[in-house]
Amino acid sequence: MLDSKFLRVNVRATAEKLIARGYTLDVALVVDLEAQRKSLQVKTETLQGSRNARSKEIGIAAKRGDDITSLRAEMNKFSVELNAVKTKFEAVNAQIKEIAASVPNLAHESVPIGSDEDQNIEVSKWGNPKKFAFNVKDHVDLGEALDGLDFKSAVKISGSRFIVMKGQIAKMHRALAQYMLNLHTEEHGYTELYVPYLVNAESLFGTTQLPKFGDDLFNTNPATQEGIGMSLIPTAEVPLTNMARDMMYDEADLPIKITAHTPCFRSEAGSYGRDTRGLIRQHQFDKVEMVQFVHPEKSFAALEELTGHAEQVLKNLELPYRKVILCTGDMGFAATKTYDLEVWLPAQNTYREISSCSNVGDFQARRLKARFRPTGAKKPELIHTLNGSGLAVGRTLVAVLENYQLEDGRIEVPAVLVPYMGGVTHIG
RNA sequence: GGUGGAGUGGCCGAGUGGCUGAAGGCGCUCCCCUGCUAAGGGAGUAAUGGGUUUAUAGCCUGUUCGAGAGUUCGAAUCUCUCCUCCACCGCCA
Repeated sequence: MLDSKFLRVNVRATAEKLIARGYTLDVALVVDLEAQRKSLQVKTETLQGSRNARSKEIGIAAKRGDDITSLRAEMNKFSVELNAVKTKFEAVNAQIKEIAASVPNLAHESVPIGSDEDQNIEVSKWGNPKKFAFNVKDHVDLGEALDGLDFKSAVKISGSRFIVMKGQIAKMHRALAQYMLNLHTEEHGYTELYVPYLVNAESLFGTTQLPKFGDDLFNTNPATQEGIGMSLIPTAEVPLTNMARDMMYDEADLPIKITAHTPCFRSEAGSYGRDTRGLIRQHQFDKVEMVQFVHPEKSFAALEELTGHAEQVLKNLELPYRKVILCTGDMGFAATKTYDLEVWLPAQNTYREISSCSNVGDFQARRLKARFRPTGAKKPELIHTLNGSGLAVGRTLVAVLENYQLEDGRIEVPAVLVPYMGGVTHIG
């Protein structure tokens, strides 16, 4: 959520910037609502003020023992007038809030302008895609041949976009998550958290999945008039970032760096036909997520650091990747700046997203009321939040299978994973 | 699931219809004193919205005592619903 005052004062300028984000702000509507809001608010508050003052007088009169029946009758009529104005004011205000909650964050000046992923800019490349002396197989063929990926059983048990893993492949999947978590906690300074996989609507609003992206979620209960039931997390960003909700940190507490390994659940509504083969796009997948709460002046430096932490996983696994800065049109709703890491997939002969690292600025913090008190200072300030995948575990498994495949169909185990695989160096 | 108790400012904790945005304490900030330190004395210290404004300065004003609804001229205080926590009972990985 953008600062409402900022939005109001800079409607036109903001609307222009939002075009780059693919969002059309109805300036005329906002200006009109704003004018209504102002006059209704002043009127309401003036009436409330005089009600308060006169109620006080009644109290004094009553204490004196005066007869207050006529005063009360008069105030009764007054309340009717006040409530009428107040109701109008609240209606206008609700409309404004609804618009404000649907406006995406503004992009940082360093973010390239563009409409879609074709205008993302490659920042760097690491590693060289291996040359294979044989025809490479994709992870589906490899996994099925090794009896490690069982799509048929998953369809039977749940449906499409689910997976059953078996044996050494299931173990490697587990090993990858363990390795990532250990790397971030032991080398990168993150504290490991175990968090709920079901979250309430407040949390989803705080991290901006609600109100706009409810369709992407799996809900435990159908919508009711009282609100919606709990939802399965689409990413650990939700529980992790909501740790900061309603918090008042000391400046010395920052930065706070937390990480968690969780499954993620996404309905993938609207992605019919895309990535239907294999593990790339699943309703349920594991991810190790990194989240940082930082001083507002340090968030862009923190983004570089956090992205580096995700990159380190790929480097240690010796998986070639490239780093891309997302253009304004391809960024997520809440981000000010996002780097995607894309891993090389030989079977697809291309790079595919495996991590997304964003500086959210104060956009979530404003909704979360996540603040800190600058040392020696008076006013609390909003913290900045960042999040990034480090990494998507399922896609990492895909990358390992495809990049480490041998001509005979076996899979070499990346060196750093061997200890996590009980010393096993090859699968198959 | 049952019964009982409780949710107040950065923290602890008073407060059962008006003079309470909220005593007291802790913490924090500034000043004084003590030749460092420890201890002591004084003052200040909630958040947030709006109006005015070059201003997150000042001034005016609204709101907020778990959340929401209600009663009332007036609610931290009364009523209802919900949430959370604590205790005991029941059940259970």
